Amino acid sequence: MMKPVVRLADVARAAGVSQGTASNAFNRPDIVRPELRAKVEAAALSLGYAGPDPKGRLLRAGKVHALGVVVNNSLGYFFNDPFNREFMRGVAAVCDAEGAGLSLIASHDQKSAAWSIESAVVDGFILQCLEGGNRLVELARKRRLPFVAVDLYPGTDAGSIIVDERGGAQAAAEHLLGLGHRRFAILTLPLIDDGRTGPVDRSRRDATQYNTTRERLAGYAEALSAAGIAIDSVPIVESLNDRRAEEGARMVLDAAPEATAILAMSDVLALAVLAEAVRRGRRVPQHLSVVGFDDVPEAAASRPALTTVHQPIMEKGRIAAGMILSGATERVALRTALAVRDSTAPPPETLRR
Amino acid sequence: MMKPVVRLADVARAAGVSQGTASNAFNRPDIVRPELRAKVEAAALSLGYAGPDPKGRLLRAGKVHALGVVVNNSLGYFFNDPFNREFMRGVAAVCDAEGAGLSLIASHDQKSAAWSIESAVVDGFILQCLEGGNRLVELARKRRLPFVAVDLYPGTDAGSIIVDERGGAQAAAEHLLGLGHRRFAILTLPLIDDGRTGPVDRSRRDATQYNTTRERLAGYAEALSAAGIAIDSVPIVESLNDRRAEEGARMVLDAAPEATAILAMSDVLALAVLAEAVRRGRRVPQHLSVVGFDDVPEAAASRPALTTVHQPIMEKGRIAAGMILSGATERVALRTALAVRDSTAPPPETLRR
DNA sequence: AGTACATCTTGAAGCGGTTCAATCAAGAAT
DNA sequence: ATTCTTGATTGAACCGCTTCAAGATGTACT
Repeated sequence: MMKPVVRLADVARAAGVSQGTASNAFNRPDIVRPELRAKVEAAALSLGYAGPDPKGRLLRAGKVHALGVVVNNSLGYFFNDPFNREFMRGVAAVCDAEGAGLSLIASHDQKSAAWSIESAVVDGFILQCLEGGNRLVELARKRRLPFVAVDLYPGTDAGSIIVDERGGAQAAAEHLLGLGHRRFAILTLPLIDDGRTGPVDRSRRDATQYNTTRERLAGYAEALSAAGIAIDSVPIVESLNDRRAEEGARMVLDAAPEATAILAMSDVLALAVLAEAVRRGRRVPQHLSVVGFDDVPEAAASRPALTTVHQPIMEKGRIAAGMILSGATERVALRTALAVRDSTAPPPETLRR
Repeated sequence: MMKPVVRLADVARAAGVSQGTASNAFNRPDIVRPELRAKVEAAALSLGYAGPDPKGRLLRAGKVHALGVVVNNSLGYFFNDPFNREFMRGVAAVCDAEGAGLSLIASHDQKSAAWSIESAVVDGFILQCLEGGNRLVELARKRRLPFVAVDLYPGTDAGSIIVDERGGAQAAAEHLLGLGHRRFAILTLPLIDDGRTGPVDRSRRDATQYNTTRERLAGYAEALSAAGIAIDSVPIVESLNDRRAEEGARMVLDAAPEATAILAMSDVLALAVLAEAVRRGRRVPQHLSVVGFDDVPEAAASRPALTTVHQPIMEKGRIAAGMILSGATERVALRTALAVRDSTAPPPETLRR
């Protein structure tokens, strides 16, 4: 027994109407005489017709009414990161509102990424988390669909959403300087996509291939050097931004035991430092100040509440999705702002200067 | 200047070959003479052809090679729930491995859900988090695509994955009874989809429309009544399972101040109870025992580590995705197992019996 | 009765590809 | 020199649906 897939044409025939009318019966029921419509519906029912197949509609309509989010981590990691979650909330909000679909396109290995991007049935892409020279941008561009890059400026033919990373980082460092800190350590996001972690030397620092990391580092460096502290004298430790942030926290506290302030390049890292500090019996902010970056929801909820650089994460998602669905490709720049909470305070008297 | 969309036919014409050959040049490069292939590629390049459009391919191929996950919360909430994240990791792992796409279908309001399900371009659906009589199952069924329901048995024409909820709940209660507890309170997931929270009376308890909730409650009740404790004598408090779990935790501790053990119907709820207990200065497990349900990653990481009912969340995702992609529609039942950790202990001497 | 106007319905042309049977050219075998 | 193979290319038929110009049917008005 074969599976006899029922098509619109079959229904039309069974109902004794033309295919055009049958189509209308489903899509614009109001313009077809009730009597005929009933016949069509009856035929559909008795044949077990599943309704117009989107595949056919799609081809005809041109528009898919769906967007793809390309994530370069595996999806598991992607959703463990609160930043991504928040971002996706923004994207999802727009999709919901517009009734648009949402496809996730994982790209952990380059080959599958290519295939996925080439064959995704979407109206456009949002590219998240990209290294500087990533081929994903090339692939997306080749597809000739609108795409927007987040935290990266891929050129004038695409949309992009960036925030003032440098200014935010600067503000974070200035805040700590203003409190009187002079002994810093930096816990940085990956500089290079080779999985290495730990202390960073100058050559590696200069080789950063991630836009976000580079800018934030530059912001820290500017503020510190304006206060007479050379970035080369500051211990910098590189860490992954998932569960393994714990390890990064341990390493940075080991590498700079005398630091009174930690500049963490993400809230995930900062929260890990907070946890590690507790483990070591160093009180925050009395013994140690910590400032994060991003202002994910968890930052305000932690104890102590995390001082961090706020950026409009969900807003970014909303804007990105909006751009794709509207077909626009502008370049949007957003501000960051320091959110001072309870994880920062002046350094202990004895350690000042 | 119109946008002259380049089609395969245009490329073929420009290259002076048939459309069939042009198609092969892209999809089966090996069977076309290198010389011709080069011509096609050159033509494509100069015309700015984006490569075969998946929309066309789709129609021809029949298979979409993508699956849809229908979530009934808004996506924002969906991904805030660690259970869903874990589940999606399983789904994503399979999609990655098979090179299949993954579409998210939000269904927060019934009308948009209908439209989304009817017009999603996928090979099948995974239905998550469904109330008993939900129309989503009907919609999915109507679409005549394979679908699998998670934590629900929708009938023999569809796949389903269920776990031994009742047995797990029973084990949780028995564990506490075995430790000597006699004064319980239950913090339950929603019983009815009306947003109400707080103390639950008997009639509401019997009206549960959620399969999972019903089963777990039944498991608790069985174990307790076997020990001579009537379920009607146990305070039951209903709570939402997102951020508002905090409120539920407060309510249950208020409603049953003398309870020595809390049966929480999810880890999210249990973790909220842990946090609230800290706030009230009640030590866990010395003063209060708490057992959760699900065993999300956070459960093992909390302090104290949460005693909970383990269920193979990621595995469920993997199986669900596998079933869709392979077109199977079996019924899979999985086991639960109690994971005893540090949030449970015998009740304080003074309060025993 | 004749004309004008609505209201439906029909038939056919795509939408952008893939595939398959048939054709063709060229070298191998007889 | 003729027949067989083999391998590459072509042409046309779909895939399932929407849309649109043109035709048909019926109603209202003069």
